[in-house]
Amino acid sequence: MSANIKDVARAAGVSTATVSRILNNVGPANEETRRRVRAVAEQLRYVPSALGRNLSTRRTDAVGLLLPDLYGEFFSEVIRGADQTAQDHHYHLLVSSEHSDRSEIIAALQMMRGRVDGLIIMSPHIDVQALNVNLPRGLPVVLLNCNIAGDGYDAIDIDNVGGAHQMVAHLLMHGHRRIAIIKGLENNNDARERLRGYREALREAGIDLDPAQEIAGDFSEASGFKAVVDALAFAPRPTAIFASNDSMAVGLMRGLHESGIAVPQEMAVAGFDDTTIGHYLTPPLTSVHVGISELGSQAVTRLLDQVQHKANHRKQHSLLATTLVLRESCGCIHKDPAPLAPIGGEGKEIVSRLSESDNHTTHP
Amino acid sequence: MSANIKDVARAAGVSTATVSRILNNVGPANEETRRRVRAVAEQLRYVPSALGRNLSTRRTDAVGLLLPDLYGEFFSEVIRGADQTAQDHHYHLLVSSEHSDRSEIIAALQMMRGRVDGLIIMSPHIDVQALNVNLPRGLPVVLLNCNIAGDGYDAIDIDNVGGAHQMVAHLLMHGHRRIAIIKGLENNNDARERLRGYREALREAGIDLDPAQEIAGDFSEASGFKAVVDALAFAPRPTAIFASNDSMAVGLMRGLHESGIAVPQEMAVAGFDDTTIGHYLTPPLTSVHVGISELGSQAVTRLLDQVQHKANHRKQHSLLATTLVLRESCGCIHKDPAPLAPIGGEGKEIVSRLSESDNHTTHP
DNA sequence: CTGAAAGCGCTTACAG
DNA sequence: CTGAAAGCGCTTACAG
Repeated sequence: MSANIKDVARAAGVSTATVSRILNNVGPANEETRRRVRAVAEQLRYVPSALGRNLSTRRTDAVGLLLPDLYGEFFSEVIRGADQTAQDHHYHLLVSSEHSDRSEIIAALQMMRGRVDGLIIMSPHIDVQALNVNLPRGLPVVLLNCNIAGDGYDAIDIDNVGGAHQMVAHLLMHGHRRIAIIKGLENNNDARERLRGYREALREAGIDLDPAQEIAGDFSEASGFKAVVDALAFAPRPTAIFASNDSMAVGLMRGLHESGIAVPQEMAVAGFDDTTIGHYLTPPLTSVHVGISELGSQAVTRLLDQVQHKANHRKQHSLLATTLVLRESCGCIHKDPAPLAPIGGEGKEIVSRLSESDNHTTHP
Repeated sequence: MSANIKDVARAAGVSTATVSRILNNVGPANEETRRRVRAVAEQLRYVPSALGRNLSTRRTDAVGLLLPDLYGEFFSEVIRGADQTAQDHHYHLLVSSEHSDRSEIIAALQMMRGRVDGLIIMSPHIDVQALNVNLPRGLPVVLLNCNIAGDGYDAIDIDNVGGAHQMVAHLLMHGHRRIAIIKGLENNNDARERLRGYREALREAGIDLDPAQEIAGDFSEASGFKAVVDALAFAPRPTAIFASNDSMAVGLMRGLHESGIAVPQEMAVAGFDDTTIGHYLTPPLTSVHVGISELGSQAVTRLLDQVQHKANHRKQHSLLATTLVLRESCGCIHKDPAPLAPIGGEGKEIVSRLSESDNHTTHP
């Protein structure tokens, strides 16, 4: 097999301590010895093994990323942002996914022991109790979109309430008064928060909430399609529909199309998530953009701060700001500019897709 | 910090060897001792650290995945397939990406030393030479879409030639005789192979190749858009255009739309990759489907075969079969069925999107 | 400037 | 059935 540090030491006529010091550029060393050791290492193609080093230093230079799933662009963007930032700090990324139930998550948590210096956890199925019990003591952790209260952990969440609020406020500002929402499932936290943002915005505008305008959905394209029936059932009809995710907006638009209702002329439509397909729909979909890679990136940054400044790291909950991406489906602009080009503004809620925000608000 | 094996041994009044044997269910053990050790371990919340175990066993139970990039669904699907299969075999996945040049790849290769039991490499920038020199001797490796000849390594590639051939043959069968292609860049291997498949199919049908029908492109949406000019320049016009990836097909369809040319009535369009957007275009895009998660999954399977049967593992190059997904843009069917539902067949090239193929052809 | 030695947390022949 | 001991490949005080 490959050479180890002893082989190098022997061949260079020095101790392994010296080899280690020289190759790690730590401590003093005679210039001649340095040269010799380097030459020998090169010649034997010696590369230090993480096995020994990790055990010896009790560090792995790796961070773990626990995801509930690996389907779709949401998770791939999280991974991308996390990997990017991890690499910038010379850390590796251990990815783990598909933990559908509690016991699988617990198993995953334990597998991480000795493999990573810190852990980013994204899971709707975990509770503080389970974390406290199963997490190796002292392992730095950042919770992503976990909807966990309490301040024992660092946490970053998507500003669902703010995003939905922003979108509905935008529709209100453009004259809409009857705005329906297609909800997600009751037990889905994102869904509940988006509904809350919708209600808040209406209330602030002095508009009475109408239960008939809150249409059931489950974040699936099919449920968006079916929502059309409900949306058109009541008179007077809503003039705008806010689908609380893009998938439902896709189904909704298909349904409206089949019902012969023109978007945005007869019905304004907006989504949430700003997934790639929104851009390719006809008409292109107005949506709430979430900087998902930013979520992964911030998580790693926060995690490494814990790892590196363990003592005086200050734990906090923060929210990832969302931005509005206006396209044709809401009828508030006239033309969708070229892909990814800025959209002209006429108010502070009008933003470009390019301006990836890295702000986050600290929760009290 | 957390308890280690010594703490458990001490508390249970046995040696660490006994603790190890009992917790790993290896070797004999007195039932009473077993119970006691288990109880103590549970009580101390002892979870063995991979640090010690890895060094001791010289295994990491992890496989590395080296990717050139992390943007888009292609890579996320590779990761998903790989992670799924790795997990099925109780292995972990170490992901590494963004290695744009040779030296970064080499650094990445070395970082893997001692961290993984095997490596899946997907990189257009690597050559056999660099691999031979920088890979730890004896480390199992699988090359993915690397376009590397020679049989020193296990390799899996996408059947670009076959996929393009299939698609063009389909268009021919439906009466098209003037079929244009939008090519990718000359230095892109996928692009070259798809062009080859296109030419083969035409030649087999006895149709003379016409350089004017081979339009320049670079796999970008913009280049597909610009290709419209060339496609319409010559008389008689082609009746079908095969964009050698989906992005270009998207630009192409936008361009045709702006030129007032109806798809598929006046021009049949087909793509390659079967990315998600194809489904949402108007009309939906006919394309060549590549089972990308399957690529990741097969790579892990092959890799673990090497890891586990080092001695008599047989290295081979194989191709991942592609399938045709027919939608409205090629004009050969009349209606796009519900998402992901099977499409009725009228020949062996007509396939459903559900029938994810796991066949692969062994290269001689 | 350099080396001998201990240690990181485990596993595994080898004795008994 | 169980334990003492060596060892995996490194790093790091501690002497000198």
